[in-house]
Amino acid sequence: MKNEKILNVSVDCVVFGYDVATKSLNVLVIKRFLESEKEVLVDDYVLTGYHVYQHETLDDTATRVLKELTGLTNQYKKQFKAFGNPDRLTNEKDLIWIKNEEFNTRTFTIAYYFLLKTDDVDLNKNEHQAKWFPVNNLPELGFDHKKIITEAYEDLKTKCLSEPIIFKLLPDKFTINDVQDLYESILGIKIDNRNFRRKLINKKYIIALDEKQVGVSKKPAQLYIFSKDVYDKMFQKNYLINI
Amino acid sequence: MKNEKILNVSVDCVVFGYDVATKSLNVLVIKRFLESEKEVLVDDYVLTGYHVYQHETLDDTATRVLKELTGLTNQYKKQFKAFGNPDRLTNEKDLIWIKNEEFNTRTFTIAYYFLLKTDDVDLNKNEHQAKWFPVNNLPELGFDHKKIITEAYEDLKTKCLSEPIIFKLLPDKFTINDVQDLYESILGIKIDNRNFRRKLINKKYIIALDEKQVGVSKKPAQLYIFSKDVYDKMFQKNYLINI
DNA sequence: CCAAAAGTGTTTTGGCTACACCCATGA
DNA sequence: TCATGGGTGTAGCCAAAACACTTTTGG
Repeated sequence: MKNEKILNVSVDCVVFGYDVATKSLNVLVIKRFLESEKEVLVDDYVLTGYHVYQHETLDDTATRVLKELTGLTNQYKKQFKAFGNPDRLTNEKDLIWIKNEEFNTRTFTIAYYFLLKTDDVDLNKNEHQAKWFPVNNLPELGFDHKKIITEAYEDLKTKCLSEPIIFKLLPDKFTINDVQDLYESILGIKIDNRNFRRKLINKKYIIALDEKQVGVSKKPAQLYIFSKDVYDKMFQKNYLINI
Repeated sequence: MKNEKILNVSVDCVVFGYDVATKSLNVLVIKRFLESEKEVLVDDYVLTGYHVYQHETLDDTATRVLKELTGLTNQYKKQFKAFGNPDRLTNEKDLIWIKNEEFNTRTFTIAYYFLLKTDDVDLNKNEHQAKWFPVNNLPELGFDHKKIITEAYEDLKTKCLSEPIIFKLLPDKFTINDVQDLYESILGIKIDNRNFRRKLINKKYIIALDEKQVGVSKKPAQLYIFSKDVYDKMFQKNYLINI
């Protein structure tokens, strides 16, 4: 009774991970596979999600789903939109799939996205056949999950311009070029290295360490950390009207 | 069957209206009143909202709710957040109220806000005892509706800085000072009139009419319109990283 | 010594800020 | 003619943009 599922309300999670080595912003999805005796009925990918339990907050559902998928807790998360149109689970494969699951075709989903490091997730421990795909090269996705990912990505693009959430995708110690590469990946733009570098180094909350990269085959770069404390202290809303 | 309600999912609408005369950003709420033979049990205000119908999109639910309340259609609307924590309808008055209504205490609500002109709404035609309150001086509100309004307002404050949604709150023909007053109301700040005026007048999509205010008791001001066409044509995303 | 990526300065430009007085109008 | 709100100009400052070469390192 305590863990009774609410059958028509779920939380779906768009898990963004950044791979510093390949400079790729990825999304974590799981396999959806079903076959009959004669043929493969469903073979694609979906976001992870789960029904909300009767006595659980929406945030807690999202946290639970992420933990179940990756083992991770305390990652950055944001509820960004609810999806609940009557036709959202009604293409052919979705209907076949739903027959085998206990949920309503009219299911509402509250969508969250998470930001973390691709490397923090050990896919081998996972039962879901989870897999990373570059956000710009997604596989065939079930339900309306392509749309959900697209909207999450749009929100991320906007939000990373005005809040320092980008550092959630990077290791604690990073180089200035790591940050630039990540912005370029997310936004799909080229940034001038000299201007970007100057801009970042001048921020008091981007702190140079007494440390350089190790194990790189070329000139090792200066490492920096982001200080949330300093950021929070000096943060003040600016009301620049930019219409 | 067609119009079967989904009992645990609703849409709530935060209706923002701006009153040019009083320079007040208002929220439209309806009376919630219940009495027993001996006493008043519930006497406060709530947002308008309604269950989602089985065959209806979320956007359509919001549109329907607004129309039912104000008679208006085609107003700017935005889905901004879902609320569904288990305790959101569980204070004493809410429980009394719910007994008389057919909905679940674990109800999820997808919250929208609308932007329109206070003057466009004729409250006399309304059966709900609807009333405008300044967003900074709200009455006692039932359920978690205070929180919903606060979050809608925060979203509006952010969004009006980067998109020309402010004009949805103004009459088609407005003065520069109207726009300034509105920004000052929404953001709670003072703006330099000369700088603001110059900035607006230089925008190609703020078009001066061959027309001035009439019926004002002082020097009549120049009227302008906002051209969405021009705005859309010249709009280009700028990727200014401002962290 | 070579390949590769790290790191560095200057100039121009445009937008934001600060600031105080005159003007046009209707009553 | 007066009270009220409408409307106007300039100078300083700062942040962004444009732009190409030198340095450091490991192999």
